[in-house]
Amino acid sequence: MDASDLKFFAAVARTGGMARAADELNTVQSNVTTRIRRLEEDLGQPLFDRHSRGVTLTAAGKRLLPYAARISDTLAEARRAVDDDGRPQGPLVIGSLETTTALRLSPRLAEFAALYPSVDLTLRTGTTRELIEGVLARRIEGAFVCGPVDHPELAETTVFNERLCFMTAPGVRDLDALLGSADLKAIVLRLGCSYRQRMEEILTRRGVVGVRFLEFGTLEAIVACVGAGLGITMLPKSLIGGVWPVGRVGVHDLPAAEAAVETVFIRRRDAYVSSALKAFLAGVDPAVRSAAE
Amino acid sequence: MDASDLKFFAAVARTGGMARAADELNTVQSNVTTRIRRLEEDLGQPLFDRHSRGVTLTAAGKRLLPYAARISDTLAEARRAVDDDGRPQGPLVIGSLETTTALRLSPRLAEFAALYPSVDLTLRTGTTRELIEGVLARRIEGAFVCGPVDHPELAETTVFNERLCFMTAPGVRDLDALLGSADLKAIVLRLGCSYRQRMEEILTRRGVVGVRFLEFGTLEAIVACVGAGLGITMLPKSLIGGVWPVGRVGVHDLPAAEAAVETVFIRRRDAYVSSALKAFLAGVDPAVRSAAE
DNA sequence: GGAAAGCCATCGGCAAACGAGATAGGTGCG
DNA sequence: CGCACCTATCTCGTTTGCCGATGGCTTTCC
Repeated sequence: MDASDLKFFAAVARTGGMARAADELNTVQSNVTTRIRRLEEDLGQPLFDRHSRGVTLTAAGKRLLPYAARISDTLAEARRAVDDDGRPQGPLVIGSLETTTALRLSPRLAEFAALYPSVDLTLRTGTTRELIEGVLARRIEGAFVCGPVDHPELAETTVFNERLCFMTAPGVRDLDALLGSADLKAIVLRLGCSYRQRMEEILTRRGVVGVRFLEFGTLEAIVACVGAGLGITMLPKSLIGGVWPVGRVGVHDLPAAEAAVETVFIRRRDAYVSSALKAFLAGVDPAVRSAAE
Repeated sequence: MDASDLKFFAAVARTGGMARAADELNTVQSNVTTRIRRLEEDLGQPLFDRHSRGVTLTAAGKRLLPYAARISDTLAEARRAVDDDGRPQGPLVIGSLETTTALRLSPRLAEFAALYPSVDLTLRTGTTRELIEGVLARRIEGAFVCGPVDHPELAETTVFNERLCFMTAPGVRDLDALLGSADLKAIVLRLGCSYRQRMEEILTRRGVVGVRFLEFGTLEAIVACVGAGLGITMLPKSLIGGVWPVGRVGVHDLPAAEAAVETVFIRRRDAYVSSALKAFLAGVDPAVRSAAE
């Protein structure tokens, strides 16, 4: 049993046929058949049931499949580890929440790019759920998400603590009156966003129900419309005064218990931490270095 | 880069020489040289420094080495997973503390062996520290140890809660007087045992210092000598009445906080849980099944 | 200083494995 | 029944891998 055998095996399992797998592997069908047969002989039992429309996994094949993926992942990771000579370089794919990007990351991105020109940084934004999935599937090396996550395959470190607040049009004094108005609109970044769920909970707790949610794709659009009085939103308070000037929107604090959100950095427990990632985390905040250990 | 290349690589790294590795791999030296050179070409950088006494790993080689072990482990595990058709069979190596064996396991061993005759069960006893190391090194599939362990690579489940007590010669009424005696001897199973540390703490807290520790290798020897008045020991209370008859030694309870010890079952988070292991855990205590999930 | 031992790199011969193409056999569909 | 689609098997070059022998290098021990 060798890694290349498992690559053949995985391709057959995925495509459901020897011929299709051969196509995908850029070889011919007879070749695939032979390798699979050899693998089956080696393991002492059939991995596929053959039938007229292709093949399907046997019970033994199903047990083997996850290992095929693991071996292939580990080999790729080994190659990256060897290539990584301690000087940050190569591709680095990081995930982040939109708000974290605006608040914590974007101010430092230029700096990082200038400092490590040989790193090809990709920053993916998405919801906490999407990012977790991406890290688990090894599509992204790590991500800043809304914590706590508490997943056995993920290592997580708290890196930022934010305080959420309601934002309204400037000059609004009586938040409760606004919340009580019949046609209150809440503007959120994405409907699946974790802040949106939090917002709904908080509103419900104050007896505000049936709020209409609008979904704007960018923070800029949200703050512009909130400032213009279209509706309210809930975002980290430190966006005001940092990224956005004071006075653009009205700020209404929440009780500490409701306001607190922690941003954690997650990565696969079993994955290699590249030098590029280490450097990135160190650059974001010197106190965050522990996330790379 | 293939799994067999990495096997060659690991052998060379371990033996420190191509010729020695060839010997170990049952092949010739020229072969090893070629494979290593090919691997280096594939990875684009040298993995070994050559010198007159053999070879040593370069920095890149050091980075690769852990992956070689991981690949080989994963392949072996895959084979086991494929062979494991759900009916418990094959080798099963379990670790356990001596006391846990006596108290919880030994009564069920015969039953398990009769129920699953095709499982080759090996039970290794040792200290918590030794067993943890064994699990991490994959020498044993899982182990019952003194918890909590709290290691990122290990999954742990509390399976038993024991209460420790002092044991003395039968008929001893005044434990404090005994503890105050000048030539008090404490008998422990092994000096590295976790109960021994606990015992020392408890004695210190009561102002008893400078106790001589004797190390007897078996529980039987300990209980015999304690019963004869040679010294005291500290063991799970439920040994009395279960494994040993009441009256063989004197029992002196401890306060609940000091007495409580939990026995946890640990296994590698990333390792395959064989059907044999599942069956074993289910047989030990139906409530323990969660440890296998 | 010179012989010997230990080590790695390289080369040529040979066998096994591999990849490609062709063919046969089986099944479902119109 | 013919066609489309699938897998199994066979043959034939080519490639790869393994082996044994040889040579160059360094260290060690007369």
